[in-house]
Amino acid sequence: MSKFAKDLIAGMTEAVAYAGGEKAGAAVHVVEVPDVRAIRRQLHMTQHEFADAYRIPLATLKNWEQGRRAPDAPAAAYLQAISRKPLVIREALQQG
Amino acid sequence: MSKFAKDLIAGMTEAVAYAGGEKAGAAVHVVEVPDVRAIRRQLHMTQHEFADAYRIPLATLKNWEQGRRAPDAPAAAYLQAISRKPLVIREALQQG
DNA sequence: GTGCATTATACGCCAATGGCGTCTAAACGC
DNA sequence: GCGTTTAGACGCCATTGGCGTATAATGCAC
Repeated sequence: MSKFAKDLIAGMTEAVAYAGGEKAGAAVHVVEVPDVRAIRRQLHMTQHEFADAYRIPLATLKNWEQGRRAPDAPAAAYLQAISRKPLVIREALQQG
Repeated sequence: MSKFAKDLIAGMTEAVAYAGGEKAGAAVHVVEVPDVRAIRRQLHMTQHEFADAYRIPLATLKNWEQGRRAPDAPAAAYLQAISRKPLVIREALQQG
């Protein structure tokens, strides 16, 4: 079975338990996969510009946008931070 | 040969060329691997707290701090952003 | 001191990812 | 038309992340 399938089952199991009132240990953590392309286009940047600005390898960014690969948890968090505070993060990366 | 070994050799080769005065093309690009533990301790957080706050899997954080794995480029950028703007990024992740 | 929980190190295993390459195809200006 | 830029698609493979277990420290109560 694929990991994705296992995650789905785990998530559903938790959701069912939650709906059933078994709150104990039923932390439903849906890992939001951000829409990388939407974030990038909001900033009016090409893939190349975006990749350079936030130090994401261009090939990796392409894979994410094409759906061939999914950003892992910290990358997803990073992207969410970028979408919310693009300027602050660019500044943080640019200095030293 | 491991990638790490190759990187070491490449970096040393560049450093030697630089020290020898061959500046042309000898852009010494040491991919700054941030000191994850130092960043975390500056914020007075345990591995668990830090991992939860910034959505880094605990096992991954442990591997980084132990030197068994190195954060990839976007993860390194993310960590640098965290070290410079910890509060802003936590807020960006907490909403939605 | 003893016991216990928390925190952290260390390492094995394996699917999934990132990095790199090539090829194709739109979109744009010339 | 033609060339450049941008982006989609896919193969290959070393490296990573995720998960588990075992082992030390550390801290704190009793």
